[in-house]
Amino acid sequence: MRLATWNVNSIRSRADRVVAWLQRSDVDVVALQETKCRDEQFPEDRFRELGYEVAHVGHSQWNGVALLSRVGLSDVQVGFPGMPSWAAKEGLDPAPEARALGATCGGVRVWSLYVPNGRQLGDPHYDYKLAWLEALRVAAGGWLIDDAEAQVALVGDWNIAPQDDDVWDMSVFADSTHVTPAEREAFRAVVEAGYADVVRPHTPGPGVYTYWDYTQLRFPRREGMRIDFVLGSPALARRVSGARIDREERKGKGASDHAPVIVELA
DNA sequence: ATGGTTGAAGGTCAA
Repeated sequence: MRLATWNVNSIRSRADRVVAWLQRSDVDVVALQETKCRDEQFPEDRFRELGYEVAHVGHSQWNGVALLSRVGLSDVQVGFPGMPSWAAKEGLDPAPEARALGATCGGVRVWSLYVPNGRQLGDPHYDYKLAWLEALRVAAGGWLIDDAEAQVALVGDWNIAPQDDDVWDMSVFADSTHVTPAEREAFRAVVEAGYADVVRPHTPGPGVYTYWDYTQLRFPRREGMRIDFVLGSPALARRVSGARIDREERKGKGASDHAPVIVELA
């Protein structure tokens, strides 16, 4: 089984490219992030035509996560238990954001995750990011306490560069999010809860990234960040026979700023 | 020039 994750940065502007990518990549399951549309706007027919079942959650032009699967798609769950909401204003009902979608695909519990960006240090969104990650650790850790042999994949855009090697130049990130000790600790806590980065052993660095900013000629200059991850439970990690980052897909006109990440399961 | 690009409910915000 071939499993992928990809922050597409708008599914409507990228649909042709995603279709073409699916046709040449032969993936069974793909988790998408930043679909940037409401459910009724999601071009699901494009993917059903290719044999994929589709689940999506999106409330607005922001966020939005989806799962496409041609090996079954059942028990769809919007958000994980305890997922924090973004409270736009104190006293108002907090708005649940479209950042997590779970489903069972080919026997694997797959979660498409779009971790909050955090914006700037000191911004309320930074605290929200840390709280969101801690809640994810509690929920996902609990799944393995319930069943140590569960096959779980936590995949998506984590908006964290866990190691210095995961950005092209640490000096550029002084006073920036994505690399702070607190964010790295939050990521490490998920790993310690039993979820391993199953891609890195197959794509060693340095200089290996999944995201390149559109500005500053970051991609041709090879100035990127490794922020998209497939974290696997022990039972899932044992099945991983290979992984790659599809850097080719970042090339050319109309590319997302993120590359797809693909894992091969035996 | 404190910039650069992209996408969306765009005439601004988020990434």
